Amino acid sequence: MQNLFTSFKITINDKLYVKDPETSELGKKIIQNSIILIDEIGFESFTFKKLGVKIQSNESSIYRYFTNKHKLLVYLSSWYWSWIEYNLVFETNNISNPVEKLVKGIKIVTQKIEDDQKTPHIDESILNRIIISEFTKTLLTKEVDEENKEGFFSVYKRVICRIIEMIEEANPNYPYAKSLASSIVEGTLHQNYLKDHFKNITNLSDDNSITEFYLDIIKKVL
Amino acid sequence: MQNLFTSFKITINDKLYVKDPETSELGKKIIQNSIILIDEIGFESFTFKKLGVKIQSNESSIYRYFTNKHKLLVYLSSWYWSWIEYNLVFETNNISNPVEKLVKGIKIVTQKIEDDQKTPHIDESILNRIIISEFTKTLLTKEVDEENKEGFFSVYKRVICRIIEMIEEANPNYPYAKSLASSIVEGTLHQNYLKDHFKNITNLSDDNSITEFYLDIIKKVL
DNA sequence: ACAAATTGATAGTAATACTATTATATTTGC
DNA sequence: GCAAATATAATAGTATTACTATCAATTTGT
Repeated sequence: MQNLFTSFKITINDKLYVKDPETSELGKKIIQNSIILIDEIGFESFTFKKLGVKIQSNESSIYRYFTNKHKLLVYLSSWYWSWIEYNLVFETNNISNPVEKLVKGIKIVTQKIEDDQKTPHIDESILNRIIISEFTKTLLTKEVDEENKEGFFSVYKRVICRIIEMIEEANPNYPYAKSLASSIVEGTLHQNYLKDHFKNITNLSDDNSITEFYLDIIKKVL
Repeated sequence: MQNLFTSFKITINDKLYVKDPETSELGKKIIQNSIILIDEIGFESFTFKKLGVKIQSNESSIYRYFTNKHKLLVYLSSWYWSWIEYNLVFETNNISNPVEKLVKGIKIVTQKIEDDQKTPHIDESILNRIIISEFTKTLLTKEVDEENKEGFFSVYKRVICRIIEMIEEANPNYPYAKSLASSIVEGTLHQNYLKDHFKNITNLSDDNSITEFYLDIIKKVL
């Protein structure tokens, strides 16, 4: 599973789009501004018509890239998890000690996200905000099973599988490696949401404490 | 905070409805069948018009009980968490040993839900399914902060606060009681969803293993 | 029995989530 | 440099959703 990088290229399931947005200026504008607009008004209020106004383009042109806003969001999510996966692999690759490697891995998936200058049209810190508020909704639909079969969530699952491998290498006897890994990835999103909207049911406030919470669990549980 | 029971009465924030559905036959039919219909077709496809057809009543009559489907879902969620809270308090009330009490509490919020015969018009096992698939969506909106101020989520928060108290009594020195409690409650919903749709990123399959997963964490972390 | 409250039926509105068609740019291939 | 291909824009149209308003019919409380 160690065959990423050399060239940093994010690849996304081509069933998610009609025309690849990376191949044109309008496509990139759609991606860049959909992130901003979803962050501003929320996914429920977001429409292709409003996006068209924002990018001074036409609703019908956006439909040539994405069949609906759900697939756009799954596209953006895949992009996000692909970027996380890249960081995860890149930063843990040279670590031989399993525990050390796991600690680094947990840090990558739980730490605060800053904009990556290498990706000019995507602001990862805004994208992270919409992932926190909107990603779970892409899974919680009546169409999950079909979409899962089509590979819509494979990047997300791959990120979790890499954490699972790290847990298993750190402690092969722990019986809940899968659930622990998926709990950490999903739980990070949830705790981030709580710290902004439900402060009295989380202890986490500053940027590092989510990482510390999970490192403490890992240390004691494994 | 120990002022529940004697009479098992579920109370729900009156800002969630226009007319209290518990006060009429039509109201109870709305509650009973909305649970069934949301479970069948999912919250996104659910409309008051379709519910009207199902209960052989009129769309406009349903609007006299709830202003929109979001509030109906928040109402159903409050009902669910209120029922969980009742069980939590009832089952842990006579336990004096803090660790034992916490273990019982964790069992209540993580165990499989069966229909409670005491509530004739509500099937808790179906309600639990829609909570697993739909509850998180009630929180993840642009209106959270206002709705939170109005008390829409107070029962949910109260359940978590009771778990927090139990954790604190079991180990007053653990620094993440709040995050641990909210992680367990939300994580239970998430792991339940994974076991039905993403089997390879969870270890949990049978009915008790979610409880075991969390009891193992509690035992080692505290 | 009769007024009040509840429910049902119908109609109507604005917005959403598209599809289809045609026109107008823009790019590219030779 | 120009025709052909492709991409984008503009417009119109449809079915559905999420309501609101009105009025008639039915149920209920005293």
